Amino acid sequence: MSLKYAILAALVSKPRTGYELSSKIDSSIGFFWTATHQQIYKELGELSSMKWIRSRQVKQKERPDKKIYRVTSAGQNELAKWILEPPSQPPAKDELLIKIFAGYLVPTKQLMRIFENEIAKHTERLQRYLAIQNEHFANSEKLPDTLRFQYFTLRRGIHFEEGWLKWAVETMSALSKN
Amino acid sequence: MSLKYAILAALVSKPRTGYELSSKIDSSIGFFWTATHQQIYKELGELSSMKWIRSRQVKQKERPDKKIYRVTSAGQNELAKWILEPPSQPPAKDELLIKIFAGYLVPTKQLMRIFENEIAKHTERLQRYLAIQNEHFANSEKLPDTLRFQYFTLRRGIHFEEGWLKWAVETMSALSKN
DNA sequence: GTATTCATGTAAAAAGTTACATGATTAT
DNA sequence: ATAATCATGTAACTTTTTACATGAATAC
Repeated sequence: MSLKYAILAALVSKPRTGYELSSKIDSSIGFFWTATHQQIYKELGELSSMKWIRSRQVKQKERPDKKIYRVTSAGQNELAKWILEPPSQPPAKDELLIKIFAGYLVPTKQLMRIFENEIAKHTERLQRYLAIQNEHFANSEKLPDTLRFQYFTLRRGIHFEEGWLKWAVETMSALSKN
Repeated sequence: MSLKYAILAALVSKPRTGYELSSKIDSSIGFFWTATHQQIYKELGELSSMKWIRSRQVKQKERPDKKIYRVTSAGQNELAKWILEPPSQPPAKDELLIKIFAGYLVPTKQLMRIFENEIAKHTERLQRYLAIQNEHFANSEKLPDTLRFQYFTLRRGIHFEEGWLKWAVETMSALSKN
């Protein structure tokens, strides 16, 4: 249900194609909602028939035609209404924690190996977020509104990764003490 | 797919009924995987027919009969094997971040109100985790193995909530400056 | 020449949520 | 009296994932 609103939120600041929404799932909206391209095209179809978004076909000579979607005023109203409804808490889904919870069933060394792998991934992600911060939000005072609010979500990502890594270091050190 | 393993991980340390798994979803496994009781009963049925778990019917006079499930050695092997496979990263699903991302569409005061509500929830959750830490993990040195690994996951929860709250305070202060 | 990027979809299967269903006991 | 707890399920629906499908252009 929220995917609709995630798409609206992404489109309201900048009209895009389904392809752009799917591929930039790693940067903007992808940080708080993930979806495959199949799901996105489907939702775009539904949002269109609800008249919450509208598309403009763009012919290209060297590339397949594309449809650029933008939010209608009805769609923007619906989004604003939804924003003020109390958010439902995100469902906890964390494979790694299941693995750690029952981690006494496997040799500690091997468990530490998968842990090290995760640390590498999270470190990389944190670096990526910090790079975005430096590039686009160097002077975080007086940004245009859309960027100001995007920055808050980026900060969430940075806090999350820093907290994750702190926990990982703590846990690794406990694991290494046999 | 992971629900199967979450259930195995919960049952391996202590045999339980479906009802207990569903209701204690708030404490042990519920921290890293949530599911409704319908889903849990369904998975218990599948795990049984796969012979990864086995149940013992217990007749009660004052209560409905119950089935206590425990993990078979085949199930334990499968769980151990799965633990050592590289974990897939958790899908990002965070309604609140969508709302903040497009938060410039609504009056800041009203956005801050839902934010305050979330802060209250997270504060409460952190208190709960800290209480568990004090009650059950006061001397975190030399714990039995099952508890030692459970403690790591609790620590994750504590780190998460602390990081979340730090971010929330930062964001609220930015929002209040106009 | 092989892989990746651009560009959009359909179809089937799996996972998860919501609604419906029952029924006794205990706490307020 | 009413709500909550114990105890287990079926059925329908929605959401998400995986597989299948096409086709040109560009980068390595």
